[in-house]
Amino acid sequence: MTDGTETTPAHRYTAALAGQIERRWQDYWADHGTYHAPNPVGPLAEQDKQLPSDKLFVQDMFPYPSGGGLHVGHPLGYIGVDTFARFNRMIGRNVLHTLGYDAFGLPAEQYAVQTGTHPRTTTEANIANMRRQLRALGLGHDERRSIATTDVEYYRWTQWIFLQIFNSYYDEKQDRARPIADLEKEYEDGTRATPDGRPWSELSRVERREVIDSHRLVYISDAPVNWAPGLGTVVANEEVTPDGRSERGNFPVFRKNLRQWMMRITSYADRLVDDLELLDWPEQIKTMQRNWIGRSRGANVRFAAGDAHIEVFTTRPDTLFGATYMVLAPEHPLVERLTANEWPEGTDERWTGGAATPGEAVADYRREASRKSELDRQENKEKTGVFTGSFAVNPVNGERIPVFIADYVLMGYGTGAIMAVPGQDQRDWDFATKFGLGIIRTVQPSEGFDGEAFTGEGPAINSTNEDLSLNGMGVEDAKKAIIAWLEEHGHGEGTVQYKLRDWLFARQRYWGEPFPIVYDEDGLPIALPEDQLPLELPDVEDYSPKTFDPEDADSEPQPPLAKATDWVEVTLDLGDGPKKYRRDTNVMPQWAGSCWYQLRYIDPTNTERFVDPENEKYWMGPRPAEHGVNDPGGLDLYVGGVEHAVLHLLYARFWHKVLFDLGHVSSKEPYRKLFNQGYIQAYAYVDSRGFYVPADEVEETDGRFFYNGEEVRQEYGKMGKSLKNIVTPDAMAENYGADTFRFYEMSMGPLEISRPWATKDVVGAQRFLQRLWRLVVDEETGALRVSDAELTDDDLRRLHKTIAGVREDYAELRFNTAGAKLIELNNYVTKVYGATQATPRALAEPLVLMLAPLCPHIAEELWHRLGHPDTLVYGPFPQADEKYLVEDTVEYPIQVNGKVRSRVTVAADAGKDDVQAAALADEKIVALLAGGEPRKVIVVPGRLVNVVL
RNA sequence: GCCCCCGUAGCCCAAUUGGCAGAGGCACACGACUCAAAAUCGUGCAAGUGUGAGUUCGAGUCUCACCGGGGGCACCA
Repeated sequence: MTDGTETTPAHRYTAALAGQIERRWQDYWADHGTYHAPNPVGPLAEQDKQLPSDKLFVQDMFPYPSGGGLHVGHPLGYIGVDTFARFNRMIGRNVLHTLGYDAFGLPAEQYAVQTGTHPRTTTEANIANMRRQLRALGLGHDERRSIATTDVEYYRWTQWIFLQIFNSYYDEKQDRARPIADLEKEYEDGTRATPDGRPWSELSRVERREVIDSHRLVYISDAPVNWAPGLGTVVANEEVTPDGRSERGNFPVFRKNLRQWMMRITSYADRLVDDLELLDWPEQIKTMQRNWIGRSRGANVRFAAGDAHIEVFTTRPDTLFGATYMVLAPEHPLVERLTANEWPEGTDERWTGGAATPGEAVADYRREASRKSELDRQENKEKTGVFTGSFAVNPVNGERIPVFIADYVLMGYGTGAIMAVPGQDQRDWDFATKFGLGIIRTVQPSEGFDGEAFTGEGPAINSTNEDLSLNGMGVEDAKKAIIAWLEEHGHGEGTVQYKLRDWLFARQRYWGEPFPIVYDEDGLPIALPEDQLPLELPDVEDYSPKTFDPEDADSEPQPPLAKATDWVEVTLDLGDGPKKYRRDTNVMPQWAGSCWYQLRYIDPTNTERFVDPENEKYWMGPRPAEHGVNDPGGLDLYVGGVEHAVLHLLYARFWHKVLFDLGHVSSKEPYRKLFNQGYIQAYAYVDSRGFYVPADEVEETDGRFFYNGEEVRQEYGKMGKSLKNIVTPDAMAENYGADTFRFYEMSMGPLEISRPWATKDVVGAQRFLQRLWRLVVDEETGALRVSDAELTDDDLRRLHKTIAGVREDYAELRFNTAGAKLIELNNYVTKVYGATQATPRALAEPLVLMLAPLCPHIAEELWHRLGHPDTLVYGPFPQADEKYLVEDTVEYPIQVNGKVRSRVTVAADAGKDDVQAAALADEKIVALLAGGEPRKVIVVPGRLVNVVL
């Protein structure tokens, strides 16, 4: 460790010196507002400054300010974005980069509960600590724009947007959201019929409200939701893991009917899928969103069953002729009506479940199914079910087919009932073979197919009735033909199904945005007028929610706000005189604040609007000239982990689209380009008892690991307190300096790749910066050691090649290779000038400038010492001169049958023939040819020559 | 089970997108400095690209199969 002991030269770039330099420049930047980006209009506009039209809006995913502070994994993305932002600032762009805090939500509250203090106190202390840590990294944030979702002035606008959504409905014809007042007008003037056909004027006040409320984009529904007793709150579908537990806390989740706020995200399902095409996002995330929305096109088909009709959804209506039985989900509402009194004559024993009557069989099966958890149903894929004793009629051919109930059909998807086509569906095949049901192939399997159900493409077979034949048609044509036939005969229609469900938007917790809603004496929800926003959280005695035994499915949520009776019971004048109202006691989910924060970054101090339209247009509006005619707009680069693929990223797109529909923003999408950073992982070590030992005290010998002499086992994964392998940026700054840390972190590999942390490797970055420093500053005296010497031809070529490469690397987020090129140039300069009196200024300056995006403090310091009074944050970034990039001569490797055998050097502008002639004249090649003629000679200009014998 | 991504020196990573496998860093060895060590500086060492086939004049790069690692989906009709 270099710690400035007496043997170290006084002006060496040690950690201590780096620390002084870093603090000085951090102060300078803060004092000068160096990273303040001007807006076109409003409080953050700058009158005297020309606003560059060339802008860049970059953003990191909103961090949650945790009590534990940062470890070295957290700032990976921040440093990457900062480096990119700094490069763009240096080439003249107006760059908006800041970082706010997603400070509401369960973790903040749980932490506050643990420490026994008010969530706001804890949250604010955590934010202050995180700001300190981030400042020490030298991130170029416009701190005026840093917001926290818990700021009252911020959540005022979260509530305002909620009311915008509340006061909107989805117009299916125009395919966009519109103000609810437009809908009311349609009912009033009769353009739109009321649900029961009565004139609008005859409906009571409450009836009208109920009609209107049923159309709102956020509405109260009494439907099954995910109740987590251990958390004391309901959670959204997106927050439930595949094995039926809460993502937060890993508590069991139960389906329970409750009155809850829902957001009508399903109205946007098509646009959320289709507009993915417009986005420059990783394919992986797009796929995850597509899967989650789960759009499938198909048909609803009605089968007569006695005096009832069973409606099924199918994506394969073309296989209708192959339907040999039907299945209802056990919970399907028609099950009771369809359960026969006794088994029909000759019922197969396998179908009865051993029961004497269908009634018993059905009751037994339903009871068993209800007892199975989601996980059991998933794990046990053995098909089970019982016959209801009833038959349905296949509308295409009049065949009577038996109706079963089975738990492989889920009530939650489609209509909760299917037509079973074992010939083309493996699940149906499995069920049919177990229960001895018929199998009819309606698609000709491909040659040599020896599987069971055939789900591939092929011509239809066995599919004719009196006025329809699908035989010979491909799957797509057959689908179209059968849907037309079904629609013509009234048996069904083409339709689209989605897996996506409406977003459950309420939480029974304390630390979140209160709903700006009150209830009148009829229990109807009423929006607070805008001038009563913000509605602030009340102080309560006990802000922790009531939690229950995690397994207690029968418990009921008890929101903490309900206990604040003085706040809940309120008298307000909402236009018709003072009246008593009751406030909503739910709070919004954590995702609410992060649905729109990019918009507030743009205009953080605007008190009139959530964002000024002109500022939004400048920073986020579509720019077809740069991004193509279909550019949806949005910020220019959004960097974060992959874990928010279907939560934050879906919700934020949804809100943004609502705001777009209502004319509040000009961009269709919030995030034009998304980039998923990798993670920094770490080794952890476990001793023979299974306990973790401090990773930084483990020693490696011959590939084995020892702690206090005892052998320990190496594990690889996350950094975590309990794993005793945390490395903090604070420790890195103290031991090496923030610039060294930044450089090392960026040089570890491409930003999108996960890689293991290795503290011992950091010294490489430190040595590089020390060498560079030494080229400019005399380590003994601190004097500048640069000269005005002319650069040699070799110097110029190396320099300009580096400039060209580094520019490209920075622009493409390849910070690891940019760093390597800088080291390469630095090593060259060291070799040539390190031992001389001085380094040519014409080499030192561009080197310093090119380093600045990665290591801003040392670059500023050297730039300053080189005699420049102003910051280099605004450039200039060196420009490569083409004339130094072209070589006079080129050395061609000569391959013989693909193996390099010799080399020739020819003029760079030599023609193919000249190169070939030179290659064939080479003595080693002549020897290899031994007088014979080559079969072929391939000359790749500028690359190589290959002689084929 | 299905789909996607990744396997290059002991380790982290490059490779102009089909053209000489090596840019950079760590580790290691040797040398310089030092009474010595650390730090620093210099020099050097190292894999034929997970395995096997194929396409090609030429494959780390393209195709197929397999092995290993990571991720997503999973009775969604």
